[in-house]
Amino acid sequence: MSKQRPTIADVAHRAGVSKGAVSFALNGRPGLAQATVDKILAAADELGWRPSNRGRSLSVSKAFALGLVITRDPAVLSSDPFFPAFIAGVESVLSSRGQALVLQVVMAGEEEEAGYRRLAQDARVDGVFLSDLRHDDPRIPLLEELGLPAVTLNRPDGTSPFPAVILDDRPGTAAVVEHLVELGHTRIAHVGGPPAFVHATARSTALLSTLAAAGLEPVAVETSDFTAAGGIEATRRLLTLPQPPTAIVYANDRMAIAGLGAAQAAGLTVPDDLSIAGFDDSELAEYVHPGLTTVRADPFAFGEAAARTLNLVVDGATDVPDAELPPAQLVVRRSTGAPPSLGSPSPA
Amino acid sequence: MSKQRPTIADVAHRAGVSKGAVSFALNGRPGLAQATVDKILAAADELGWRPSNRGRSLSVSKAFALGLVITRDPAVLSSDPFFPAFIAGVESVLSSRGQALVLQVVMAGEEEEAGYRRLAQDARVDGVFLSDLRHDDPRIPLLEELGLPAVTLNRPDGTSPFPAVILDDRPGTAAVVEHLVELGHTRIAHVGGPPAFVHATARSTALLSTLAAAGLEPVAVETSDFTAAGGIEATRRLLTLPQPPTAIVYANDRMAIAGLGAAQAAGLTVPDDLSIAGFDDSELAEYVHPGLTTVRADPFAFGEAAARTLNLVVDGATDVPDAELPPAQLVVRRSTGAPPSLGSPSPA
DNA sequence: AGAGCTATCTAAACCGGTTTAAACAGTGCA
DNA sequence: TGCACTGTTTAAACCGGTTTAGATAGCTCT
Repeated sequence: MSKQRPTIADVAHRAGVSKGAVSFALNGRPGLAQATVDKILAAADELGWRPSNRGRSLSVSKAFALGLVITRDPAVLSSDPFFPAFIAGVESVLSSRGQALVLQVVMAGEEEEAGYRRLAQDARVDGVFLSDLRHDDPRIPLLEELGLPAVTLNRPDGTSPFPAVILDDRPGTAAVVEHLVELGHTRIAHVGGPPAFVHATARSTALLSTLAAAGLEPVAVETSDFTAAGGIEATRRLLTLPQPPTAIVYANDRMAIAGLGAAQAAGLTVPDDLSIAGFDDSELAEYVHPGLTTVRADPFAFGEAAARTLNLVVDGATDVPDAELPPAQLVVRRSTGAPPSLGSPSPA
Repeated sequence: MSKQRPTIADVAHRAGVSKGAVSFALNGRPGLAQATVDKILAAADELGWRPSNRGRSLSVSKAFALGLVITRDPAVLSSDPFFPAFIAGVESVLSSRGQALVLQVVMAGEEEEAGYRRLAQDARVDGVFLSDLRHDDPRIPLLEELGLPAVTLNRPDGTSPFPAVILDDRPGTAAVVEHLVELGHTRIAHVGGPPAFVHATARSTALLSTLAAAGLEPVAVETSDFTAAGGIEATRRLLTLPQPPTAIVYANDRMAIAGLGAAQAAGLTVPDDLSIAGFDDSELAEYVHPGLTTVRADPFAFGEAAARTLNLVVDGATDVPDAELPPAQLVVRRSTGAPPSLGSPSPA
């Protein structure tokens, strides 16, 4: 019989007070005698009562949940090493506040918009994380229209009513280029991500401007799609150039590791014949052979900061400031070294 | 003013009927004249009304959401290629039913139990997916006690009140071993996952019994933790054996790719000196050099089947049958080949 | 003693649905 | 004409909280 969850009425009855009093006690509202509060909390404790999320949700019109929509395009993002750690960081903030994370995986295109609409219409979440920003991202006006609070992961290029949580990729990218230049490379190529993404072009332009600052021009800039398959393709194109690069900087580790495989399959030795650098410091980066020089960010901290910032917005704070995280750092491993022309006579 | 969401009362008023009638019409309950139903649905349509999840949740005591708890131990599971695809499969079923997926990432140990308790106490979900089963998994009695419906991903070893969704790893594992034996290998080693996991031991025992059926014994069986770092460690131990193996079968791709790196770092050529096989067919498997021979499952279909099965339980069906998926398949790539003793004289 | 406070607490409305019991209208039948 | 019956619809209770307006009690002050 008493297998049912106790409700606020049970607690009220047991403590000999009204439902309202219990609610006041629970939420620390003033206007109750301390003795009464103690009595109520004791009763709640004895009954093991925890307020029902559903009741609360209905009466205060909040979901006590945040949403993350991951756009799973066959070509993009399918197994990004970023998300698990990011989500763990988000979770570490949510769990202490009794919030939940609602995850939605959708295809790109129309389905994506539908995904956000559903989240908003069903009032499933109080706010969303906007990841993988695109230029003139259509989701920003969409969320504005839907009235759904959000934070953007990094800064969008257009105007945005939402605070941004920023982890600057550019210093790390610049550091990679400087590292290669110091090693003596002058023929550097780049494999970037889809230019529709803000972070893809941010990395690419950081690379180009760092090269320019060193008085260099890239041998070639390939546009790829962040996947291993794309990395292979781009690498093959670069290696068959009349004047192939002595170093390739990839916009993420997956493309870099695939590129490493492609280079080795083509008979090259890394880093003697070709230096390779990635971005992300994914788990495998350290363990492939040779270890991949890359750029390390802290997606867990990113998740924490994003959750905290989004909660400020959700809680109704106005003018929430952007949150800035320490920028990503260069991690030098064995996949980068001096260019072949310095170590041994060039075969031309 | 009219910026607010319409409620069922608005629809009722517009259609000139009672709230109850609208509810009946919406849910296709009998007892309403067809003309009335049409009138109600038209009114709902004009107002763009969608029933509030919160109201429904409260009155029918359902969350319209399913939960997935991922145990994120530093050592295990951190960036498993399985989950993104699995979640996408789950989502494809949930979205059509208007359900949401609540994701929880917790550390192993006590926090894990707390995670499930929270999900149950907060009544955030109607059921959960139980992944990465362990032997005598404590979560099964826990969920039973909590009264939270579940499905297990693969079959637990103890008794379980929950249906299982099964994707048999063993045929694929056996196929790997047979493939190596056919190539002529007799000195085969294994790097398994933590024996606490049901799927880890399932793969290991399948390997051992297939070897035995071929009249062979493993050179060595290393127990590792599914991480790249662990794969490196185990590989180093195997390679420094007095009689090192000519082939290593890993329980997942991450360990295998790391092992590949370790072997190459040790100066070995794969597959000439050492054959390597993984499990999962993760994205990079195809693109590392040499391409990794591995076993491919279909986590998307797994997710679909799991979601469908869990929904049967949640909807109150009794005696839900287990769902069985096509077993994982061997994918042969370049990382496996004839053992060195056959191709060239052994250096002993 | 009565008015005016303040501190404490309660009753009741409300959030937006579902569901049950009862009301109502119309029909067939004795 | 009255009764039973079917088909249709509604009013009201209910889910479990929060919140507002108002009741009550105790106290001070004149």
